[in-house]
Amino acid sequence: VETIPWLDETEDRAWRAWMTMVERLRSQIARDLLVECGLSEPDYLVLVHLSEAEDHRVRMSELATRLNWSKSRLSHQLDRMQSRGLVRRESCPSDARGTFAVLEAAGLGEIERAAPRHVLSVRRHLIDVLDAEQLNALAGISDRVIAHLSGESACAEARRAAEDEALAAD
Amino acid sequence: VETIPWLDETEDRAWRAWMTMVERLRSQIARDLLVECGLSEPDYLVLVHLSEAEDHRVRMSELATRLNWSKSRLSHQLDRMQSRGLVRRESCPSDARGTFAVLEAAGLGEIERAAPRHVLSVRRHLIDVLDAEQLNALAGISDRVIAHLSGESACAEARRAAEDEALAAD
DNA sequence: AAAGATTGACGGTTCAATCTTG
DNA sequence: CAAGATTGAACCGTCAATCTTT
Repeated sequence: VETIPWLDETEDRAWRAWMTMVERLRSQIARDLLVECGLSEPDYLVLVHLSEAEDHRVRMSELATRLNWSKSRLSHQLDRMQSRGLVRRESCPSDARGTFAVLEAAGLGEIERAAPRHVLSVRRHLIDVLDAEQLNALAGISDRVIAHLSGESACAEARRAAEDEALAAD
Repeated sequence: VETIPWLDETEDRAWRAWMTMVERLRSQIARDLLVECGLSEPDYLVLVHLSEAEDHRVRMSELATRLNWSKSRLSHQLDRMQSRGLVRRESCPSDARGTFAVLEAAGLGEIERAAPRHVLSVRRHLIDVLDAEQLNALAGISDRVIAHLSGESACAEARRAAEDEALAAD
């Protein structure tokens, strides 16, 4: 009845600890940002990208790609930010289908005020908590997982088939 | 103008990689669970806790604590799961304020079907991607960050004050 | 007053459907 | 038909307010 590879004690411990860390760390940093700066994580990310862009403007499609977001998600997010005066939309002259997301002066002010506070939050809760070796290990682990996720879509079907067999045999 | 401790290259790299890893890994595992089993992450967590509990029932308050969720979040989640027949509520005889979350037969079936598939997903995207040393490092890093987050609420005010000074001096 | 729990409103995210332009 | 983008519905999570019982 053990055709399924359950997690052993070490694996389970690592998985649970990771889950807990992610949940607690993300919510803490998000709360800091919201309380201190009145910005959500998505708000912050959009503002960072626009503030670093040429002319403070990026095509919606391009911005969605850079953020690794769906077009729909970005469109909704921009609706909210536009209604608060942080960004605006402008049509693209060279392609009538296209739209630019453009940073407003208010948005620039917000991100300049928020950035140092956000860095402090990240430092306080994560960076300064780890030693140099752990920081390095974290980068290595993250890179490997990301690379695997990026590469595996190619052979996903074969893997699914193999797993279904394993499940059926149980 | 450098009173703010910006991230150096190594720190920035670790931070960005971690962010990307978390976003991609969580969404992938959540998508697997939803597509293969029709359960969201929160659904899964609630079902796991109830299926492991004595009599398949846990007090709302206790369950919220174990999941590290707000009472409100749990209440909303139970509304949704109850409407799908996965769980039910029962009042507590010994304390008229109390409510039990109780696993329904349908919920037990769902979690038994989902668990092995979910383990495979976690294994495929994370556990099997890392070597033993990395797995160990991940657990260590997570434990340290969690411990720091748990302990820091005590002295949060003092730290905030120091940071505000640093920001003001900039 | 404090503990247990719920509610409603709002912002955030996904999915499928849609619309327009290339 | 593809690509760029938006929309609406449904679900998720947080916050503040509320209600009841201890």
